[in-house]
Amino acid sequence: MARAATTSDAFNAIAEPQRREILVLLRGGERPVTDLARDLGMTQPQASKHLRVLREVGLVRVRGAGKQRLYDLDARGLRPVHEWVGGFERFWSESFDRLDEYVQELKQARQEGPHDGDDQ
Amino acid sequence: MARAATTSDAFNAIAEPQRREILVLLRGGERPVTDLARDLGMTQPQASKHLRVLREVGLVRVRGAGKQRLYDLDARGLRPVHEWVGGFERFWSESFDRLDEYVQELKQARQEGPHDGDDQ
DNA sequence: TTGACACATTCCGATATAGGCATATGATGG
DNA sequence: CCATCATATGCCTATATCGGAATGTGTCAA
Repeated sequence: MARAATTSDAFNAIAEPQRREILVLLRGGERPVTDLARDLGMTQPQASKHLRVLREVGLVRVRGAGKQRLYDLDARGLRPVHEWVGGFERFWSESFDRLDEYVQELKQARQEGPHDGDDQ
Repeated sequence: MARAATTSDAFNAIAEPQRREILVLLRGGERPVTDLARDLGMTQPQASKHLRVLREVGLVRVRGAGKQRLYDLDARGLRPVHEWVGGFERFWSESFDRLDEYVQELKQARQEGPHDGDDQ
C-alpha cells in the first residue's frame, strides 16, 4: 500500500501544497476552474484533479453557472484538523522557547555521553 | 512525481494516521521505540520508519538512553500548520451553521435552475 | 569477546499519486 | 445540429510511499 487506510481525508488533502493554495484562493469567494488554474500557474486538468480531491473530502462545493463550474470553499472539514493540531498548542507555547531549548541541549549532552569531549 | 515539491514537511508528516497516533502518545512524555510499537499495534521497523519521518521534519527528537532510544515530542513544527488552518476559522465558525447551510442550499437551488421545481 | 537486546536500515512488492497530454463530456450560441 | 468554450476524465510514466521480512548496527552484561 502507498498511503495507508484513509487515503482521502482532510489531512491528506491539505498535504499537497497546490491544494492548499487553491483553498486560500477560494477564501476570496467562489471561482471557476480556469481562473484558479491561471492564478496558480497550473494546467486546467491539474486544477480539475485537485479540485476533485478537495470535493471528495468535502472541502469545496461546486455550482454550475452556465458553461462554468464555480468552486466554493467549505472549510468545515478543516475544523477537525485545527482541533487535532490545537491539541499540541501547549507544547509549543509553554516550554519550547530559547531558554528551554538550551536546557534541552544541556540535558541531552549530559545524558548522551559524559566521556571525553563534554567541555565543548 | 508522486507528491510534489516538498515531500517532507509537517503537513505530510501528519497526513499519516499512524504518525498522528505516535505524536499523541508522545504528549505523555518521551518513550522508547518498542513501547510505541506495542501500544500502537505495529511492528518495530514500522515504528522506526515513522519516527524517522517525524524526526526529519523536526516533530520529534531522539535521545540515546543505554540500549534504548527515547523519542520526545517537539511540537513547534505544528505551529505553522495550526496557523494555516486557523486562517480558515471564520469560514466554519461564522457562517456555516445549520441555518446558513439552509440558506446556501436555497441560493444554490435558485441559481442553478429557477424553472419548474423551485417551490420545493 | 560473545550473546542478547533495542533499534535502524535495506530490499522487495503493491499501490497510490502527480504531471503531461489527449480526449470526452457538457452547456451555450448561432 | 454544429462549433465553441469550459471543464472533466482517461491513459501513461515516473516516483514516492507503506508494509513485511530479513539483516545490519550499536549497546550492555558476563
